Amino acid sequence: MQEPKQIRVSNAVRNRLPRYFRYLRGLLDQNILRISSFELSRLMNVTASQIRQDLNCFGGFGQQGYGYNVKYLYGKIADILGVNEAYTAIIIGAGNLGRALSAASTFTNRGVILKAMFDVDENIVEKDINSLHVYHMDSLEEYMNENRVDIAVLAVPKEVAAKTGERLAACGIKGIWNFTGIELSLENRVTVQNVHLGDRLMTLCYEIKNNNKSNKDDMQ
Amino acid sequence: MQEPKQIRVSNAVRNRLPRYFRYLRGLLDQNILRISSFELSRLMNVTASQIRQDLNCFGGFGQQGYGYNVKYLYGKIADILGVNEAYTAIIIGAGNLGRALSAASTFTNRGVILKAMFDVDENIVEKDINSLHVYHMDSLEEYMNENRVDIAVLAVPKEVAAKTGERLAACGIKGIWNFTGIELSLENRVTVQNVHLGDRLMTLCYEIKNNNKSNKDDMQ
DNA sequence: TAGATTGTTAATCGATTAACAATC
DNA sequence: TAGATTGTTAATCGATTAACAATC
Repeated sequence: MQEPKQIRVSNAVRNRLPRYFRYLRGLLDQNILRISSFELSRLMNVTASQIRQDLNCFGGFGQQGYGYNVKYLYGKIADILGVNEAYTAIIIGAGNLGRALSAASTFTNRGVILKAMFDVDENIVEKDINSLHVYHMDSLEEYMNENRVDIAVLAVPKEVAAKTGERLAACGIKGIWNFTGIELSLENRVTVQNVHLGDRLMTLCYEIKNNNKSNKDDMQ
Repeated sequence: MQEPKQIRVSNAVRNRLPRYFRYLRGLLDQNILRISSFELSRLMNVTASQIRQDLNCFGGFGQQGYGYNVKYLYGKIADILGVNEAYTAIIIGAGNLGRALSAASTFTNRGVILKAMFDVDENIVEKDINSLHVYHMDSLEEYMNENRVDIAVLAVPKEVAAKTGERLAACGIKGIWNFTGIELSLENRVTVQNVHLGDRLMTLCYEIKNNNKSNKDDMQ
């Protein structure tokens, strides 16, 4: 079990890490404590070679003749993905999408601490949704000043996407998880992860049209 | 302007098509009727070479010395993506996520006709949400028998994901847009597009941790 | 015709897979 | 030790970029 070396990690590898994380947790849940790259490859429907190459971007986490210790590997990948950084998040926009994200175990299961929601609707401002307080958007800057907030989930209408992104950047947010469908231009200031749900629907339609009976993951 | 030839279209190309669609519609909205691969490449932040290669998978849609007619190209890409197929969809699970997807212009803007929602909650069954009727899950098979339904959006709790996927497959659904986070095994029967929202959050955390001030699209 | 820009081939780059020596 | 399986290098495959002849 050698230690870090971390050479250039490709986008492809980065995007596969969360999937490893998911599968390893699944194994832990089943009390499987040891797995070979071959067994994992069968499970995940990829090649064993790819698994070994991917993991070795970050260090030698396995042991020759044995395979991988699931708990150890899970811990390593969790670390790499920042699960232990205790990142904090707020949700901007308490509409259906914002609520869906707040309710799900989306954050908790990944070590991200959800702190608050923001909206402009007077009917919900200052109330609680899923035991999460809803603040008025006017108090965003004040809140950000007084609390450490790493991530903002942008679930607001298209029309205010750019403006809101700008405000968040000005407050020094580190990352924006952007569901607005608008491409923000905050480069070099903020890390942005765009989720274009509509694009995935179109890919699905394309596959149906071409009769591809496939099972495609987003990101792939 | 030559016509179809359609050689092997890579996954990468497929996944970029909806982005072209979005940008071309943007140009149309601005009444820009003509664009060169070079101009479009600047706009979309890709290479002109890639644009020409991508489009030429489906035919020669441009004209030497002129560039591309935006309206014509938009129409071609819409066709390729099945926008004119009048695909119909239902949403399974009328929780926050289901409602978010039903409310948004997600479907209408892409030529998909949203027909109904399904749920098990007696409080909303037989009511309307966003002028969409909510049926009880028990009547799924009956509804599918009497109506053409191409796509099902799976927005149900994890626990019933596999079972519901199975029922949909049995009814002959063509495509499933799967938000449950569970990987369905319906291969060779149904086209499945999995959306793992949590995975994208983790990628965002990874980027933050490594201080990559990047602007990443899902799918890329 | 001269200028512009495509369609397409060839060159490069990167990612995946195969193979195997190292080693537990 | 013999067997198993990793870590890692080399070979293959595919996707992106560059270049340019074709042509509007």
